Amino acid sequence: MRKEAEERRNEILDAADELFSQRGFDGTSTKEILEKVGIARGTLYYHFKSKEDIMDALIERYSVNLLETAQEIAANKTIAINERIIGVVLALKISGGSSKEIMEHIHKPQNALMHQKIQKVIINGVPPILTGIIREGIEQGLFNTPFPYECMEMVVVYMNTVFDDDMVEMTNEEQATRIQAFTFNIERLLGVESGSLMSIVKQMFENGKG
Amino acid sequence: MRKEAEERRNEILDAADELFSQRGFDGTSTKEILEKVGIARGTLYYHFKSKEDIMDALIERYSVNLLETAQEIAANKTIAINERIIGVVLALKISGGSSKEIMEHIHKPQNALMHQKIQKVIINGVPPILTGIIREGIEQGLFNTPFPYECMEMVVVYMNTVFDDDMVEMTNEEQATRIQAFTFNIERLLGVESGSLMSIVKQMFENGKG
DNA sequence: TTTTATCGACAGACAGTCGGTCTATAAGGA
DNA sequence: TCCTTATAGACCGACTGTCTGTCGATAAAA
Repeated sequence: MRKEAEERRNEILDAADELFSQRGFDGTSTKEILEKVGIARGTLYYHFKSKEDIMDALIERYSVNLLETAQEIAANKTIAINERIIGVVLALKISGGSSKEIMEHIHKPQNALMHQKIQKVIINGVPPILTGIIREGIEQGLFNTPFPYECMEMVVVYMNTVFDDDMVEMTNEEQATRIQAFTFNIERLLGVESGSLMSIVKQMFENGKG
Repeated sequence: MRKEAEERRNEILDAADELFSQRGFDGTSTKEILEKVGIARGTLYYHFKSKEDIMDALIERYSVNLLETAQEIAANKTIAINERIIGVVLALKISGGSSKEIMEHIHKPQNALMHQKIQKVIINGVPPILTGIIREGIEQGLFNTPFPYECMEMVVVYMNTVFDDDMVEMTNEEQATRIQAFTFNIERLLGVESGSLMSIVKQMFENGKG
C-alpha cells in the first residue's frame, strides 16, 4: 500500500505514459490513471499538482533519457563522424526504452500540447549535440560552413516537421523526392560535394523507417 | 432574433475568434461564446457540431484569406521578384484583417492544437506559392537549384518554427546571428552569391518585426 | 404543412479540493 | 531499555463547480 514518494511518482508516470500513448492526453482522464495505479484521487494530487504537471514530468523523464543517449553517441570519438551523426539521429526515434511508445502516438491531434513540448526539447537539445560533431568535421576538412549550429538547427527542424510529423502528407514517391532534395540541400548547407552525403542520409531513413 | 444560418455562423465565429485569441481554445468555454453572441446553447450546437468544429471553421476562414492574399501578391508580375517574395512572407504575419489577432496569441501553450493546425496550413500552402516565384527567378537566371519546392519548404518550416514560434528562446543578439546565418544558408540553398540576398531578408524581418 | 432556427433544462463526465485517516518513526520520559 | 506521545508524510474518497454536448419543445418562415 504505502510507498516512498518517488516510487509512487514513477508508478503514476508509468501508468500515464501508457494511457497517454494509447488515448492521448485529452483522451485520458485522471480517473483512469489513478485506477490503473490503484490509488485514490487525493493521492494523485498529493504527488502532482495538476494533470498537466504529470505530462511535464513525463516529458522531462523522456527528454533526459533521450538527450543523454544522443550525447553519449556524439561523444564517442572511437566511431567515425558519419556513423555518429547517424547514431544521434536514430536515437531520437528509437527512444531508449524509458518512454516506450510516446513517439509513435505523439502525432495525433489529441496530443498537440505534448507534441509541442517534446518538439521544443528536441529543437533546443539536439542541434548543440550535432554541432559538436560537425565542428570536428570542419576541423578535419570534411565540412565547410561558417554557421554549423544554425545549419543543424535547420536540418533538425525540417526533419522533425516534414519527415516525423504528419504536417505534410506524402506518397512514397513524394517522400523519395523529398529525401533526395533534402540530401542535396544538406550538402549545399555543409559545403560539400554533391552526392557525398547520399549514403549517410540513406542510412538514416532506412534504419529509422521514416 | 432569428437570422440566416450563415450570418449566425459568422457571428459565432467572430465571437470565438476574439475569445480564443484572448484566452486560448481550452481557456474559452462554449458558454462564454454563446453569451457573447447572445444565443442559447442549442443554437450554438445547431450551427456547429462541436467546439473543435468551431475552431476548424475559424482556421478555414483564416487560411483562405491568408493564402488568397499571398497568391495575389505572388501572381502580380508587374512587381519585381524580390519584392513579391517579401510581400508573400509579410502577408503571413500581418494577416489580412479577417482574423485580427490570431497570430499574436497563437503561440501560447493553451493554443497548441490551433497552432498545429495553422502551421499545417502554412507549411502546405505557402511553399507552392513561393516556388512559383522562385521558378521564375530560375528562368531569369537569378537562382539556381534543382529543388525549388523543397528549398522553399525548408525555408518556410524554419522561419515558422524558429522565428515565429516560441520554440527557441533567443536574445536579440542571438536572433541577429540567426538572421545572418539564415540569409547565408538561403543563399547556399538557392545557389546565389554570398551577400546577394542580404537586403531582401533584412526587409522581411524589419517590416515584420520578428 | 414542412422546414429552419431557436431555446434552455438536463445528463454525464471531469479536474481539482479538502478535511480527515493511518502509520512509521523520531523524541522524550520512566 | 521500554513505553508513550508527537510529528510528518502518504493516502483516502466524498464533494464542488464547471464544462460539453443532447434533446424535446417551440416559434417563425417558406
